[in-house]
Amino acid sequence: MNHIDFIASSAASAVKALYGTEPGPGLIQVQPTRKEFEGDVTLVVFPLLKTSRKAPEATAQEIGLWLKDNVAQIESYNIVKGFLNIKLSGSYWAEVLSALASNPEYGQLPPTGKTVMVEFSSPNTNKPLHLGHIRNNLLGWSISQLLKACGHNVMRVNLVNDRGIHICKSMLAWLKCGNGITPESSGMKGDHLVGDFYVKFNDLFKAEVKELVAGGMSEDDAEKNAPILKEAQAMLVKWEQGDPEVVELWRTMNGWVYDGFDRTYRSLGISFDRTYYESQTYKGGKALVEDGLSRGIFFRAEDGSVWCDLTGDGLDRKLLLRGDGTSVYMTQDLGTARQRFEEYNLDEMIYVVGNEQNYHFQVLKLILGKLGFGWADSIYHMSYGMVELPEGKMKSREGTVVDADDLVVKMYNTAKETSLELGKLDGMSESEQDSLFRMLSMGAMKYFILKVDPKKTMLFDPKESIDFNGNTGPFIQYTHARIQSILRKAEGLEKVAGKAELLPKEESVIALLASYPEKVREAGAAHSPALIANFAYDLAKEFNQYYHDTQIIREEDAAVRSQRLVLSETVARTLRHAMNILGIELPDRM
RNA sequence: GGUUCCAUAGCUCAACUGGAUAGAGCAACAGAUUUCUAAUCUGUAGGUUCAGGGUUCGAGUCCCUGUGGAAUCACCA
Repeated sequence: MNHIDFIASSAASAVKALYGTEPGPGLIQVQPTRKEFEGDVTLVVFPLLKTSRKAPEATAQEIGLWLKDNVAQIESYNIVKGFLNIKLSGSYWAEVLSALASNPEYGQLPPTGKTVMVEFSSPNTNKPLHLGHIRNNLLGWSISQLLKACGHNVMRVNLVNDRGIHICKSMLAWLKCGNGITPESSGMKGDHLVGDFYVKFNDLFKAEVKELVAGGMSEDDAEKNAPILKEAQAMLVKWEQGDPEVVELWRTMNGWVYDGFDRTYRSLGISFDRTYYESQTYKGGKALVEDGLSRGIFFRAEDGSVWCDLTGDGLDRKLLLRGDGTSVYMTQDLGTARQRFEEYNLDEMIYVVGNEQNYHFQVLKLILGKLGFGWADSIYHMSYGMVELPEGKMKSREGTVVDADDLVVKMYNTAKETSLELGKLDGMSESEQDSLFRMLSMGAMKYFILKVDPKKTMLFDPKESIDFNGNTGPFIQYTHARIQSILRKAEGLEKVAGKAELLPKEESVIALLASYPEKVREAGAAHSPALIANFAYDLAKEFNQYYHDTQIIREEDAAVRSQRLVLSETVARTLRHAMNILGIELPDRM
């Protein structure tokens, strides 16, 4: 039990003893005391006035007095308006510190037995990954780390969109002007190579449209009838028929892309437990729709297409099967959702997908609910906002798309430059330096993106993202490196808490540490890694202030020094745990 | 037009789910280094929380109305 819960339950006892009634849920409101006031924990008494039938100050006074008399760990209290500020004793905090320090898994919540699947990344195989995918990947990775910390079994999955007209476009352009080029022959990363042919297709397409328009065709008609587009569509039909040549080319080029993606994933430090491919799942879901049709949940239009009427829910009608009987995106998702819930007996299914698909997931849940699946409510769309640049949205036409691999390299170079400038890496080998620069650059980038509330549109300013001072990943990494440096020098010294008095600043650091498991639970419930990022920053900042004007190793009193070492070590361990949730590693030196 | 989301310091973001005098970082200015790592710390300045109403002991947070912005409403995925 942390200090907040401890005071809450003590306050509940006080109310019962003083007023004879058990306080109802929500009436005991306890929060950390704000810095301006004296105390550790604050009880808000306003909700209790109906029970006490007294003025706020008088109620606070009575409860404060009772607590001081009956709870040994409470040292003093003061009252400001309707707020009862309670100060816990130094020995209480010392005990808390000892307990935290002795738990190597601190921050890991007990197993819940629940299984959660997180789907994220889900790229198309016609373009390399860009900044938007990075936000997706980082969110997906960190939400799954977070849920693991909450005690759930977590399964990370990727659903690769490996089929469709866009893939055929790249293939066609490669056939027309690739001259047999491969990643090996060109030295290019496969996803970039294929992406270039996708761009090439669009160039050829535009040229044809222009020519047709010049010949007197309307722009709309020209865009629909450009020969190269017709060719791509014909290729898609061949692919669906299993034409050996087309399928072979498709396999080869997708293989190039997967190699490229793997490298990007590795540089971001993410991986999956299972990868699904749309080419294998896109036909699923039809049976589900047929079933709904026979039960009168869906209806068939005159042309044979199947729909779900959602006008009663304030939405539109949604197509589920085309007139020719083929399925659409929604059909597939209905099918895969059911397959996954049944195969893995999921308690929750999280889709990390951009907010441009809010409507899709709203409809998905509604339809599954109409089909009678109780687990429809266990679907959570982790919807995140776009990443914009200082000059506005990323536009591929204007060439402002920030490529994931380029960004990773740029961040690495900046980390390297900054580190070498500071010149603290004497005696570090090349490979150690390399891994440090990776840690720092990815730490900066990941923290920059993850500290923002997922659902908000965020601005990515390249200049600001490479700033390593202030509220940044490297700030937290630096705090850790300094602690590790102390601990190295303290090797052989005793580390025990509870044998010495604590400074006020030490108590507030311990209070922060003590609130960590609750923060993990809260962040998990809110599906928000940003809460963990903010916690880590607060803890690092609090420790830095403490570190600045307190001696640790140089402290002469052995009991005090020993306790400070325990505190430092526990802060370092908690920072590692929190940052690991974000997918950020902390160096021992920097 | 329907649905959903967003709006807080010059800029980027917080605010414990309704609590005290709305906090950090960046940028600006003034300081701290014979030091356990200055990628740090201290201070100054910066606000009608988009506007107006409502709910109550109490609203950045909840409910209306409006303004501004974003996404979406395909026989694309």
